[in-house]
Amino acid sequence: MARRINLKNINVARSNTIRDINRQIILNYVREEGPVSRAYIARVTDLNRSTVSLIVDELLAAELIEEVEGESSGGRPPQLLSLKTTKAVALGVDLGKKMTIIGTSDLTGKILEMQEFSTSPNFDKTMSRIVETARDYIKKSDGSIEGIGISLPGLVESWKGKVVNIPHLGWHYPEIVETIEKATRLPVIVENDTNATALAELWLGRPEISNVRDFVVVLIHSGIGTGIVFDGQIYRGKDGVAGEFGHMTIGTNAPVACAAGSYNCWEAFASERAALARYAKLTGKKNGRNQMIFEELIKLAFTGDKNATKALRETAYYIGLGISNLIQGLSPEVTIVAGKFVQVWSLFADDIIKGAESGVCQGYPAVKIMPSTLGAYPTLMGSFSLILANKFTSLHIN
Amino acid sequence: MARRINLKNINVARSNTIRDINRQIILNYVREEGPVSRAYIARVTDLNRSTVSLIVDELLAAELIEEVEGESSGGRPPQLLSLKTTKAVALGVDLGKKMTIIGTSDLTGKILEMQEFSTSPNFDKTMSRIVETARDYIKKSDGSIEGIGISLPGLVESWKGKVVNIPHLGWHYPEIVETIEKATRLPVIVENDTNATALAELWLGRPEISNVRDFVVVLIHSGIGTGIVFDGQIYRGKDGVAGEFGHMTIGTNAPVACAAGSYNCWEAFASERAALARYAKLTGKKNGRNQMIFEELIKLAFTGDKNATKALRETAYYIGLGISNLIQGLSPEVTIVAGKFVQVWSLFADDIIKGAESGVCQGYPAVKIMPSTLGAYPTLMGSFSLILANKFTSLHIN
DNA sequence: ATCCTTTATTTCTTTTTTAAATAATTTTCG
DNA sequence: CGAAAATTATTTAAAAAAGAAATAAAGGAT
Repeated sequence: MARRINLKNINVARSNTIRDINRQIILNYVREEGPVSRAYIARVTDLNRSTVSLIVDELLAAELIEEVEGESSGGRPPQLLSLKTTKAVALGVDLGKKMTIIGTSDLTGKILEMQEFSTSPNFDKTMSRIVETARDYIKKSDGSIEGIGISLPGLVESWKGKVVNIPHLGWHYPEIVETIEKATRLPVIVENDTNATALAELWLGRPEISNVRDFVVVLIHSGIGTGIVFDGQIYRGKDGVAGEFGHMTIGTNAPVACAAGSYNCWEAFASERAALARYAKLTGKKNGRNQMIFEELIKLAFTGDKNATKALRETAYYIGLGISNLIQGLSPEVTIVAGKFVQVWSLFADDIIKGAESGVCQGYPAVKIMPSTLGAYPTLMGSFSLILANKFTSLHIN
Repeated sequence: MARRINLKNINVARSNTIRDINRQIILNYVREEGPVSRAYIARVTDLNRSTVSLIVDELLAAELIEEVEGESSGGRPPQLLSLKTTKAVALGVDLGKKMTIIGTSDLTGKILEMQEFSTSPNFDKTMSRIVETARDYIKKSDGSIEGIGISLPGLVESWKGKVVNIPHLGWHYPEIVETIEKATRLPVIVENDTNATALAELWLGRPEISNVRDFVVVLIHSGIGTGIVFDGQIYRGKDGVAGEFGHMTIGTNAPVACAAGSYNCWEAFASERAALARYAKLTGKKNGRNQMIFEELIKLAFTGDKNATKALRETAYYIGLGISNLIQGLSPEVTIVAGKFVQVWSLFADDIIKGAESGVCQGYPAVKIMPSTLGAYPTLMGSFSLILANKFTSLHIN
């Protein structure tokens, strides 16, 4: 219902506002339902056919969409319209704790090219590597890349373009945006990795998710991050701190300590580190546990290794238990699990559901949990969506 | 940032859309900053003075605003504009577990008239009493009342105009909206009491709250309800079930059972019933505890009664502890406490803060808790705001 | 071969903002 | 004390965009 408008942020409608709104709506119809004809758009929007034609001409001139031949259904054959997919428009950087991935995508979020390298804790080294790779792609793209999206595991004031800190790398107020903007002369948008993943699910996920307005993304990695989407928009809260549900208390005597040192937090029970710690305990390898990485645990589980299966099964249960708390408080239409854990979804989905249902008190809301629909690089997709979402929501052309 | 638009709900911009948007903006400037002159509005909105004059004429003709004489500041004296406050526009019903309050308000949410009677569990009896009183007010108002807002303690699908149930009265799918709409021939909007209170804080609260976009309302009564406002809008979640944080687990061995029978829920620790149970235990009156009502406990606390003070102090601590969970997960700009407990705010505010700070793990987000700014009838104000908010957000006139 | 359907464009009208000129009324300053 | 400057509001004519209707294009149905 009624949304209270913010008089400080809002702009009055000018004579071009009508056109801006309708252009945005038509572009989004092409994006979501394309390929479609002008006549179809006029029918569903109830805009005049002449208006649709004029706006389509603008979008064609701006090279956002392109024409394809269509089949006649008993009349003049339509010229179908779809998003222009031939050129790279977004450059994405997935700055991870261990690996950094850089790639380009077209307007639809399809990955065109990508490469990765290990992240160095040395800020200058990592920056120059990113800048170098970005420049290569920008040169190759021949001016079609319009911006750079960066997702990273840390606290971000994205509306200011400021990174506050990246605990794992020990970077406090690193000038990432400034450095890359200066070196590439392109606009840069940063976002927390979990929020970026949520944004990617919203804009680039399969229809059953991107048509949902309210959902929660739970990103399982060495910690746990939560991204909340309310009414088709990322929820950040004051100072961008919202979504620290990873630190909520769900029990005692967790297998590892969370980042803040507590043995009661959700992430101490249900992160990759928790699973690895459980496996180490089961096999008695107390000292060598740092040497194993999560990918190896996954492989072992697929070979039927009993200890690996048990460690992951227990972790899955706690993932679900934490999700039950989110479901009770926020009643999301769906909860999405992302991260490497998705690779073992077929083995442990039931355990996650079981954990979630055991935690829901009154029987409602219903539990609906799905794995991420984004494939192998959700966080990179997130960095693309930072740029792409802008194209589809900013009202004016250029 | 980017909000993904919902193609199913959105309407394209017509030639009258510009006018609709600008009319809404101007009306909201008058509401929030009035009395103001046409020239001032033109300056701050950057609309042309002639445009502002035309729109103001429309608003005057619709009797939404009125002119007042202004002081000259070195030129032609301005004709100041403010909301028309002479006539009743909204009829509000606060259907409570024990008492029902009906009243009328002007455009600013000021209570003009009101009366109350005890709520009967007999549906027909309560309905006919409400209808009778409403008809009186409607007749007296001479056609100026434009709608009826109803707030009630139960599960509501407000976007459908359906009440699902009111557990305390044992009403399942009561046809409240249908009955009252048919009897009065006015549009009726229902909402859950907590959400209505949140809406009232947003639209009718003091500026320090109504200018905040993200906040949480905690309504303490015989249970605990939570209302979430996100980006100036009530958040409902799937099926309107969001905000059942009252049932989150925060400990064991609560003094009473919650509505679902659990002794672990927040509302079992921090509701009015919890405070009364603590007092009963302290005074040893195990059997007679039902005879005391919360107002009496408040009175005793103000006379300095030790047991009453102790019972309320402990309850206050647990109110704060539960709020700490909300703060960590949602990072609201402010958390507002409403309900009768606000009457003892001066005595126990520190205990609430103490409870909240003890629960916040990492030191952020900062704890900011305030009592409701709505005075004695927050829920009734909520029912007014259901109608008023519509006037200020619906784009078209009549 | 003709008519009908579907798609797209062109032309002209209506709505609404905007710019510029005009009018009204009061303070300021010489 | 009176003219100039300042502030507020209205009137008139213009530019931008949607909408309605006519026109054009191209294929299928009979």
